[in-house]
Amino acid sequence: MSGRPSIPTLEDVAKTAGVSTATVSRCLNLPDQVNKTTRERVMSAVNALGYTPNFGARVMAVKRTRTIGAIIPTMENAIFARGIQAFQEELHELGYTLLVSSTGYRPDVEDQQIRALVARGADGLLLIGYDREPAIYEYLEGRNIPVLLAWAFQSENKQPAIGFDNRASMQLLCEKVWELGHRRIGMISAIVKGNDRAKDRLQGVMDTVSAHGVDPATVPVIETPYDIENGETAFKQMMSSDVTPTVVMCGNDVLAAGALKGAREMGLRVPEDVSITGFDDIDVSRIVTPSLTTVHVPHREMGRKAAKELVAIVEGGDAAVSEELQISLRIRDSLGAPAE
Amino acid sequence: MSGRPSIPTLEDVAKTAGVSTATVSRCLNLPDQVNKTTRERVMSAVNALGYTPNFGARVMAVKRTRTIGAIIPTMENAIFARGIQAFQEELHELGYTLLVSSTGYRPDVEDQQIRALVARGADGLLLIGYDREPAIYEYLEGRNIPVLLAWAFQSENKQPAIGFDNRASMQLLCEKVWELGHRRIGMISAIVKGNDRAKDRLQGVMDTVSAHGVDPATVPVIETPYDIENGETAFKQMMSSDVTPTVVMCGNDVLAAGALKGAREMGLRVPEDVSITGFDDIDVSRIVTPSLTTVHVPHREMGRKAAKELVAIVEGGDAAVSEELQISLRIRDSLGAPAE
DNA sequence: CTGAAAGCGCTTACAG
DNA sequence: CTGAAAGCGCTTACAG
Repeated sequence: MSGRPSIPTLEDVAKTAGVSTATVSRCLNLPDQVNKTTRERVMSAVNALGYTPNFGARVMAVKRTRTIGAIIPTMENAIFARGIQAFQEELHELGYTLLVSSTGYRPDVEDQQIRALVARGADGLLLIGYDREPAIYEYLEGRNIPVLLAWAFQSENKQPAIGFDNRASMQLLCEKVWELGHRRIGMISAIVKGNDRAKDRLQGVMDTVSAHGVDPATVPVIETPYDIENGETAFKQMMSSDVTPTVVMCGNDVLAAGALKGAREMGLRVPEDVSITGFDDIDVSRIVTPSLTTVHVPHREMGRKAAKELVAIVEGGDAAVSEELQISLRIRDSLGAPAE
Repeated sequence: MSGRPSIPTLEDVAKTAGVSTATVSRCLNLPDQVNKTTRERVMSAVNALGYTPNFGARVMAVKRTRTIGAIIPTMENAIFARGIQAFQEELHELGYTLLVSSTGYRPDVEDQQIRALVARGADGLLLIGYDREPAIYEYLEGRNIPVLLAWAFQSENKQPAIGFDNRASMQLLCEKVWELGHRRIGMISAIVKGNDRAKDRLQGVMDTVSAHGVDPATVPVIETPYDIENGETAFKQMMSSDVTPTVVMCGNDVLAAGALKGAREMGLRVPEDVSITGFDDIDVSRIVTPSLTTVHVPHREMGRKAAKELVAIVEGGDAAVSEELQISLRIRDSLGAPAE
C-alpha cells in the first residue's frame, strides 16, 4: 500500500527523523559534530529503515573509497596466494577493503581489469612485476592512481616496487648448484614474454654459467606455462635428449613438482640420478618427496609491507619508496652432487 | 597555463566535440543511434582527451555494473582457486568483471565484505556454503542482490546453490574405506563451527560407521584449521593414542598432505601401516607420495555453471535454480587394506 | 549545532 | 539524429 521504494536513501532517513540530509550525513560520518539527542533520533531512523549508504554516490561526492585493487596473473596456484592473503589482512587492519582480480597472464585482460578497478573507485593498485605497456602507467598517472609493484625488484627500474631481485636470487641458487659440481644444467622456465620475473630467473642461470666460462647457448631451456602437467612433460622431454643435464632448475615450485613427478615416472631417482630445484618455497615444496630445494620468498612480509606502503602513498600522498626484500636458499633433498 | 582539471569528464568531451553530453553518452553506449560523422568527431575528442567514463557516476545513473562479487574463506590454499578461476573466466566471457575478497573464515569479516561489495555496486554475489546469519540473507534480499551459493548442496535447504553434497560424498568414500576392511577410523576435520562443508563431511563419516553398527562416539576426531602444519600435528597426536586408527580420513587434501608428512616423520608407511584419505582432489593430491585417495570435486564445472547461472539471474531476473553436481572417488595409493 | 543548496559525472525519457 | 534538463544518492562549504 505504501509504495515505498525498496532501498532506503539518506533522504528517507532525513524525513523520518525530521532533519536535513546534511545532518544525517554528519551523524554517519562525523557523529560528534551533532547534538546527542538529534543523533539518537537519526540513528534510530537509520536502524528502523535498515539504511546503508550508497557507496557509488559517496564516492562521487568525496572521491575516496578506501578500496585497494590487486591484479594478479593467476589464482590457480599458490604462488601469489600467501602474499595476497597477508596483503589483505594488513589492509583490513588499516581499514581498507581489497578487491582482487586475475588475468590468466594475458596483458589485454590486465589492461581491462586495471580500468575496471579504477572505474570502481580503487584508491590505489597493486600489480605484479614490471613488464607492461607504458601506456598503462601513463593512464594511471593521468588518473592520479598510485601503483605499487610487487614480486619483483629491479634497482635500475624507476617504478616503485616492493619485492625481491629475481635475477640475483636465481644466480645465488645456481652458484650453489655449480659448487656442488653440476656442469650440465637444464632449465624449465615459465613463458618469458611479458613476464619479467620469469625472464630474470632464466637470466640468473645464464649469468652464472657464463661467469664460469660456459656458453649460455649450450644450456637447454624449455619454456612452458606454470602448471604441474607442463613441468612433468617438459622434464620428460629434457631427459630424453642425448646429453641429459645432471640438474634441472625450474622457474618455480609448481614446475618443479611436475618435474619430480616426471622423474618418478621415468624411474629416475632424485637426487641420485638427477637433481631438481624450484623457486618460491610454497607449501608444496615441503610436502613433496624428496623435499624441494628452492628459493625462499618472504611472501607474507612482502604482502604486509606492500599494504602499508600503498596506504601511506594513498593517504599521505608521499612518493612511493621501493624496498628490496631478502630471499634465502632452502637446500632440501632434491638437490645433491652429480653422479659422476 | 590552461588549468584543465586532471581527469576529463563527459562534459569536457562534449565541449571539445561541440555536442551535448547526451550525444557523447550515446556514442559510447549506443553508437549506432548517432550519425556517423558526429560520432567520429566525438570519438576523436574522446581519444584526444584520454577520456574514460567515471564508473561510479554511471552506476548511480543506471544501477547496473556488470560486476559480480565472490567472497571466499581463503585464498591461501588451492581449495577454491581452481573453481574461482573458472568462475572468473566464464564471467569474463559474459562481459562481467569479477571482484573477489576473502574472509579468513571469519563471519564478521564476511559480513563486512558482503556490504563492501554491494556498496561498490556488485550486481550479484557468489558465496561459499550455507552457514551464515539469516540477517545477511535478509539484507541482500532487501537490497535486491541475487546470491548464489557454491561448494555445497543440501537438498533440504532453500538457498539457491550450485555444488555437491558434502555429506553424501564423504559417506561414499567412507563406505569404500569400510569395504576394504577398516574398522578403526579416525577423522581430522576442519573447524566445524560456521562451516557446513566441514560439518557435512564429518557427519558423512559418522553416518557410515553408524550404519555399520559402530557407535560414532568411539570415532576419534580432531578439529583443526585447514593448514599443512595442522594436519601434521593432528595426525601425530592421533597416532600417539593407545588405540590407533588403521585409516585417518581428512576433511580436505591440505590436511591429508600434512598427515602424510606426519606419517613420514613418524616412520609409518602409508598405506601399509596406516591409510590416509583427503577431499577435493586439488593438484597436491597427485604430487604427493604416495598419491592421495580423495573425493574428486568438479571445480571448473562448478565455477563455470555458477557464473552462467548467476548472470542469468541478474539479467533475466529469473528465480535461481539450484543444481547438484556429481563427485567421484579417486582411489590412489594412500588407501589400502588394514594390516591385520 | 543545523539547514538550503550546489555539485560530483553520468544516463535517459521527452521534445523537437 | 540531437539537445535541455531532471535525476541518481551522497557530501560539504557557506550561512545562520
